[in-house]
Amino acid sequence: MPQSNYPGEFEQMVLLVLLRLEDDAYALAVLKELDRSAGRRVSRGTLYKTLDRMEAKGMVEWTTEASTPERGGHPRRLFSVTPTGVEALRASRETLVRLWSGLDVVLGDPAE
Amino acid sequence: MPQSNYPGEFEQMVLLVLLRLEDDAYALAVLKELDRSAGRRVSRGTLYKTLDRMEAKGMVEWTTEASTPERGGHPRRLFSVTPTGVEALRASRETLVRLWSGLDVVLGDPAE
DNA sequence: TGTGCGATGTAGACATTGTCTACATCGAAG
DNA sequence: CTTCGATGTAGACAATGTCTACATCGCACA
Repeated sequence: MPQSNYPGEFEQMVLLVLLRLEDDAYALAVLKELDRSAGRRVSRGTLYKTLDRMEAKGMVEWTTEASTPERGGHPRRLFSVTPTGVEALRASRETLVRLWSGLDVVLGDPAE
Repeated sequence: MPQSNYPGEFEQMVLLVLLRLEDDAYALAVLKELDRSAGRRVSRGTLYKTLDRMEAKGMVEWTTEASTPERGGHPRRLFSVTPTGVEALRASRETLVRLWSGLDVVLGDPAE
């Protein structure tokens, strides 16, 4: 069994953006929000690959849009974070917060 | 030049642990602290590889211990984070803090 | 006085994650 | 028809994460 399942740094950003977008989490919106709030600009291929891999790990899931995909092309996918994904984010944040504690002198105050 | 240099999730932990250990950052101590404060248990080889790669990127540097390496074996290396490394940590923390904001409802309070 | 032990460090291999470019699909506007 | 925009997929390759095996050097002590 493959244990040590820590989401990579980019995977974390994607998970967080998915949570932020709630019902609006389709690929292009994720791409935009990733750029806007994390300054991360990547290609669509990069995002899809990451999303697919996280699905395989049970961190995200999706439904193809049911309502009229009026605007042609492939039916778009609506992503969401699974409980497993949320748990991974929680654990990761907890660890980081603990590691940061006491280092404000050198790292500065994030609320600046 | 390849720019977009984001430290990976494990690299970040290592950098943070190095900062926490200050003058005591030699490999075995890092390994112990990584386990103790981040629950991360890895082999020595893993740590060295990571450290070497980060050195190549200018995030860490080291000096071989000058004072009597009384306890035999190879002279041990004393690691430290460079300003570049500190800056990377700062940027990373800033992004995460921003992405987490507003998500306490789903992620819970880290100060629990 | 040689043998094992502990604290170090190095090398090579391989799995996972990060990232891009090229290509394919399908309505609507020309 | 042809083009365009919004989508998604596939394949390749670079960067990161991780291990095991091996090498070095004092010291304890049989």
